[in-house]
Amino acid sequence: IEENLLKSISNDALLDLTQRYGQSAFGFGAGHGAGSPGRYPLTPANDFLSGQTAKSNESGGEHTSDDEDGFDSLESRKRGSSFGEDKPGGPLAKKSKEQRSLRLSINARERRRMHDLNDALDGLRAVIPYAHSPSVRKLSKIATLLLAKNYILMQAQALEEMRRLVAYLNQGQTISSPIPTALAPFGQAAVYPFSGSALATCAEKCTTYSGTPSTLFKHCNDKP
DNA sequence: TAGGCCATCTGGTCCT
DNA sequence: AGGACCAGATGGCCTA
Repeated sequence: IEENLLKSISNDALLDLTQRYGQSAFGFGAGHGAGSPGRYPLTPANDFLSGQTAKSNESGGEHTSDDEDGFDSLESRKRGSSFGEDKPGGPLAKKSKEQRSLRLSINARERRRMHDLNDALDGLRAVIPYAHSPSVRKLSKIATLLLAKNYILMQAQALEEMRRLVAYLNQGQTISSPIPTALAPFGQAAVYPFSGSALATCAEKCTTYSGTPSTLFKHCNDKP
């Protein structure tokens, strides 16, 4: 797990989640661009999953019944619940045929709505970084939402730091002032390797930070 | 077996 | 009026 993200998770929640999802469950791996380890410190969202059960299970089978009528409800048939649409003595038994029909239509709509909601959650799971693997349990709904929130906060923070960095580089090489206070806590040497050298060119800095040409650094007009 | 998570049903409320 | 949304209730499945 990325150390930074680990630190952003409360100890209890982390213990719980790592037990359930494995050590790689929250690795912000390649492709997610959250920055290199150590560069981006803890997200402000230190409350990630704290105070929440954040348990995962999602072990239930897929309920795929989209049937218009409620009688084909897989769930209903499986459990034969007391609701028992259209069961003798059930809530619908003493209603008129029209009322029953209406109720079943409403039930079907509600089912569709919930399925849409679950599809959206699946879409969310697909884009947030955790170990996607058949051997790893799917994130629970609450864990999905909380992780997504934390991920967004981390991305926002990374973007903000990148903006500060670009602004800093834009100020030129003559700067002798201390590094921006917002970045100071992260360690001057690690974040600003050129801070002690006015000789470093902008291009040098850009190469160091970007590796490859990037639109983030296209401001640089220095010639090597 | 208890607890967590889930799908579904249901009635109420709000919106168009 | 009909549909969307919501929250409570209920019971099934799974895991520790």
